[in-house]
Amino acid sequence: MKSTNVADRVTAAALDLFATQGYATTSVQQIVEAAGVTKGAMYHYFQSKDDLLFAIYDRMLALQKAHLDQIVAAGGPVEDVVRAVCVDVVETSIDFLPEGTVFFRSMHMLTEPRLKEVTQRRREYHDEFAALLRQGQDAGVFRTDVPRPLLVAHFFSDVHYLSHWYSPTGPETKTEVAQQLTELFLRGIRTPAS
Amino acid sequence: MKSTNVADRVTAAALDLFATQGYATTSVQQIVEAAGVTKGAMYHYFQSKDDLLFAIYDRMLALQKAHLDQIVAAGGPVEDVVRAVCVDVVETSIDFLPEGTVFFRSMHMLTEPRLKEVTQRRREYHDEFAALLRQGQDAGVFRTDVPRPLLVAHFFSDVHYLSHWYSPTGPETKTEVAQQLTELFLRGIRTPAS
DNA sequence: CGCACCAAACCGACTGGACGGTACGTTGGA
DNA sequence: TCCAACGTACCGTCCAGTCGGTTTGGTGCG
Repeated sequence: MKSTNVADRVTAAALDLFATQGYATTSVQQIVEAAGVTKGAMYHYFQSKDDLLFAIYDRMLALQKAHLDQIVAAGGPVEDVVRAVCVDVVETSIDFLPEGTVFFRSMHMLTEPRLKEVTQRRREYHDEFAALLRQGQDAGVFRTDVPRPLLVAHFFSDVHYLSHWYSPTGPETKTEVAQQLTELFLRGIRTPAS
Repeated sequence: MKSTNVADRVTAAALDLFATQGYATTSVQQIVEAAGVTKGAMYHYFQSKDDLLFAIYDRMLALQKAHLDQIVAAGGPVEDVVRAVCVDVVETSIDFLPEGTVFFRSMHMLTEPRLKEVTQRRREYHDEFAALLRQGQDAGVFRTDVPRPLLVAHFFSDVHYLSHWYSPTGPETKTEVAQQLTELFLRGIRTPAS
């Protein structure tokens, strides 16, 4: 249907502009012009500018959660699962680099109830990852002399930072970066070799 | 002198508000009210709202550069130097957590010439760090099978991410976090034990 | 098939308020 | 008397959101 097309084009334009200019410095007028629609059409599908921002977060969070759940459900040796999760998160983050830029840069622009929701869903995601690390610790493959939240932060920092340095046109491919970052992380958190 | 006091109070208030609310959503009126001065007084010391933001960056960059140069100048075995640099960067970043928040969140709000300057000075800083890693690689203590820019990004990601999770009132002390993150990083980048 | 009807989709000029910056006046110390 | 250090009232601009109106596409009816 064509009606959805309008909403999609607006969302895409908003993502692009938010990523390059920032949320606050992007006017609704700019978005609708870039999307080739009118303000009236946009406000027919979205209640506010904030809606556009939240849509980006919602999509990103849902996607990450789905990926994580799927990999965890597949099972296997804990280190393999963690490795698969890390590689996937990095690759997905590279696939959605603009979303990542907006995600971390403009989170504080969300209105209160939505900010709470995003924070909550992100915490759940981190907790699920932390549970994996815990399994690894229980199995004796991951070190226990460093607080687990710090290990979690140590990994997600890499994911977070991707949008600050990675370029698809750069020398490294998505897969290479994912595997290299994952390996750096795993090497850091494994129990010292006996 | 009292005149400097006004500028200082404005800077402090701006930093606080920028860190908690973001640059774009903080009005000059809010800043001067929080600082207990008037708009006229503020515009006597600063040319624009942008000046306030840049002052934060300038201070931060100068401080980091000074620390780095000092540690490098002290010399020593390359791994010890890198370790000292990493620990110091993390500790300093924790000391200046609000600055860090503003730094990464609002960099894109700087006007063009200043954004260029900040980017430039940051690049110099990264290059100096990369040179240290290179020394370590030449000395055979750091791995060479991963692109150096990725190693640099891997470290600075942790620094960057601090303002997203670290709380001074949390369980971990500044020094602990600095040493633990540094060790995770070093363990990742060292040449595999023979 | 054609016509009447309606709801959803869409248009775009307009509003009301906020905000960065300025113009100009005032003060107080040297 | 002069100048730096302020204070205050105001201006021009911009922008999110609105609202009355128009178009369009589908549906039931004669």
